[in-house]
Amino acid sequence: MINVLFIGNIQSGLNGSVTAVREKTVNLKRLSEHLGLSQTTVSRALNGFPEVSEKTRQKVRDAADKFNYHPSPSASSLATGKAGIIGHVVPVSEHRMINPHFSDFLAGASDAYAKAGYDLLIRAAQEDQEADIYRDFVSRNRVDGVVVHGPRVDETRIQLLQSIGMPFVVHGRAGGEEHSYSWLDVDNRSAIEKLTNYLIDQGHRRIALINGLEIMNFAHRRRLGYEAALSDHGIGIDPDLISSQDMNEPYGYEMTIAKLDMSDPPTAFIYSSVLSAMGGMRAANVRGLLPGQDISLATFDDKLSFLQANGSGNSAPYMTSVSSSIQDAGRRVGEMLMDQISNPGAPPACELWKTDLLIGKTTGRPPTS
Amino acid sequence: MINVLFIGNIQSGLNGSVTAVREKTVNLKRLSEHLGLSQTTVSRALNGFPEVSEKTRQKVRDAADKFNYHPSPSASSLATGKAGIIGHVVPVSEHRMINPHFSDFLAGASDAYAKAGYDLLIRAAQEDQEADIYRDFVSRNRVDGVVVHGPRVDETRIQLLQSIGMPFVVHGRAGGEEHSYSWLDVDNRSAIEKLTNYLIDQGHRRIALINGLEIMNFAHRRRLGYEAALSDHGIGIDPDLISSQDMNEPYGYEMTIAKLDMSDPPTAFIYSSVLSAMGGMRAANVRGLLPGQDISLATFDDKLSFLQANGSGNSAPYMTSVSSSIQDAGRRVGEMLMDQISNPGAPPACELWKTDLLIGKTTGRPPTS
DNA sequence: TGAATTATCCAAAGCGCTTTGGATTTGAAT
DNA sequence: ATTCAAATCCAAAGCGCTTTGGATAATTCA
Repeated sequence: MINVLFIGNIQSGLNGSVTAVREKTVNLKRLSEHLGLSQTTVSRALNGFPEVSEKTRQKVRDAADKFNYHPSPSASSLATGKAGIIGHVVPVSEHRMINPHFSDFLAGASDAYAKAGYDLLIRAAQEDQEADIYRDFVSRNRVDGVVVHGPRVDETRIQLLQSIGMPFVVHGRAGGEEHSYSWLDVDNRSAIEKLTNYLIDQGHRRIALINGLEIMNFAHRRRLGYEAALSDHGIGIDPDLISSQDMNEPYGYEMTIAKLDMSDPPTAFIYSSVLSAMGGMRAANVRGLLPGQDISLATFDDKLSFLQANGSGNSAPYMTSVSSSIQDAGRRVGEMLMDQISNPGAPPACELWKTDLLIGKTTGRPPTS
Repeated sequence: MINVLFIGNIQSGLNGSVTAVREKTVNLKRLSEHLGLSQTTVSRALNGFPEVSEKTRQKVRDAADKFNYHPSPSASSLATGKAGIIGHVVPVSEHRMINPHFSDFLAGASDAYAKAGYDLLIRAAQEDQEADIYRDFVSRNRVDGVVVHGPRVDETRIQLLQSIGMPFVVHGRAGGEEHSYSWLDVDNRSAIEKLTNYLIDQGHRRIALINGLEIMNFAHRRRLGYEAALSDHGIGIDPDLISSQDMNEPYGYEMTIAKLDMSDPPTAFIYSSVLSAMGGMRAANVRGLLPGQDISLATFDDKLSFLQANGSGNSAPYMTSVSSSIQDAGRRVGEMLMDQISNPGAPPACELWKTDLLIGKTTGRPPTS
């Protein structure tokens, strides 16, 4: 593999070691000169245009391979207006977005991007800068599209992106005009409703909901599902049984402990994430309560990969849960975005994913007091 | 905020909705025309060159703000050869690199990049493509530097990057020529040695090590620390007490169960990650063993953010551990890379971080049989 | 006051690619 | 043998920025 045609002097660094090799990397011009063809023809040969004969194309390809030629992204981006990059803007606020959910999503999405020849770009930003960043992205086309993470109940990014004409797919969705943009969401409402109904069927009447931040659309919908199930069974809603915060282990622990300390404690808990559910398990353990027997714990499960065994993917389904793989969601969102970019005229695509209810060992009938 | 000077026709999409607004975004040329200055002067004013008077500079800045002008990354990248991007190449192999450790690292690194005006780029790749990707990165300068993740015992990327002259910082380190490149590592060996010594001091003689994959350099070093502590106390090394695999919850669970089933089971367990340690806790729980009493569990703790409480950062130090924040490591690695890029002549920087030993509630003296 | 600086600003040449609008050659059709 | 269309290929014009090498105007110095 040769990737230089001419090698300049080797320069010595301060400490005497070789620090830089001035390489004249092979570019279109040099390659075409070497082939005795015009840049036009070489470019077209490489990009599969029909104007060039198969024989020439093959010769060009061989030479490109031999010299390990790859077109410069900045140059082709400048010429075509396409960046070959998908942007993810993540807030660096206290509400950490870069967490295990996010990384699993990325794992899926980056896979889809790689297949289509795109790179993934992450820009950390203060929350109030987000709009400017999107404007920046589009006006200088640093990226060809973006993924909107964690839509709020009161969401503004979607309108902005629509107005500046930046292709995007929302992971989740906002309220309102749901068919004016592309999104992929799990049916959060019915998922939690299903789970709540199951617990009610088991005989529970005091069910706690350890929810995510309810300014987030998904958490809001889960709350609605929870309330719907309770109402359907004529069970009143006790605000003291509900809490809403960033989902992590200590939060799950603290909330569970706090609710267990109530004078009329819940017999069952629903967690919005396995992260907080793990805290719940710890709390039960500390209190000497056996899940499934003394207390019922259920969770929304994003099938986070670090909880799955390697290879076979046989997870550890020991908790009762409604589940949907966030990694699969990431992959699909990535594909949808690729589609949208390569096919700008197409109408928005929307997917609502159902969840699987899985009965594990951590729920059961409430203890007969 | 205005970011167009001329607005073209509004075009209707297939479904009748507005799909694209043809915007003539304001570029250097237009901005300089508007100001009655040359592109040279405007560019220099914006980039802080001394050749332009303060008065002019201010006028230019005001206009740039007014029209929300940002230079095109591809154009300036083409002109300067700088991309303003840091690359992270992650393998998409069975050994998942995109996991909670990685995302915490990213959270720190992206912060450092953002402060310096850099973006973060992730490229998913087959393991055998990595070399080509680096070559591609450097020859087309898609990125200005890269972070090498998860160095192996038998590491090849470092040499490659050195030979092609791409700035990089290794998170971890390889064996051999340690002072020829920049790295940041925690002292894995002494960390696990410390932890093992503590358990031995508590009276344990059969200590299991649930390690990461030992083709990874960090896991190899941890193994060495474990063996050193045992040897120092005249304790033989039982290969059956050691296992080495990707770190996740089910793995920690399975290994713990398996070792507890031995005829001469260990009285203490050391986990290479809280991920597998959580599996260990579950296993103890399932077996009815109370950590700290019936069994001792200790872990290497990367201080993963989803295990930390929000705000105050008061984690849940219930497990005995040696710890070092991987997020801080990411931030520091990011800073080191920024330094290296802005100061190419500087000698390599190396940092070896010590870990904190934290005595939690999950260890104690071995049960007197 | 005239000469030598110094401070400001500019025209134009790239950076490496894509793409428009021809030019030339080839092959088939008459 | 001509004619015409198809197949091949190319020169040159951008894309939007930085930067070199001057030019011009404003200051300073003797």
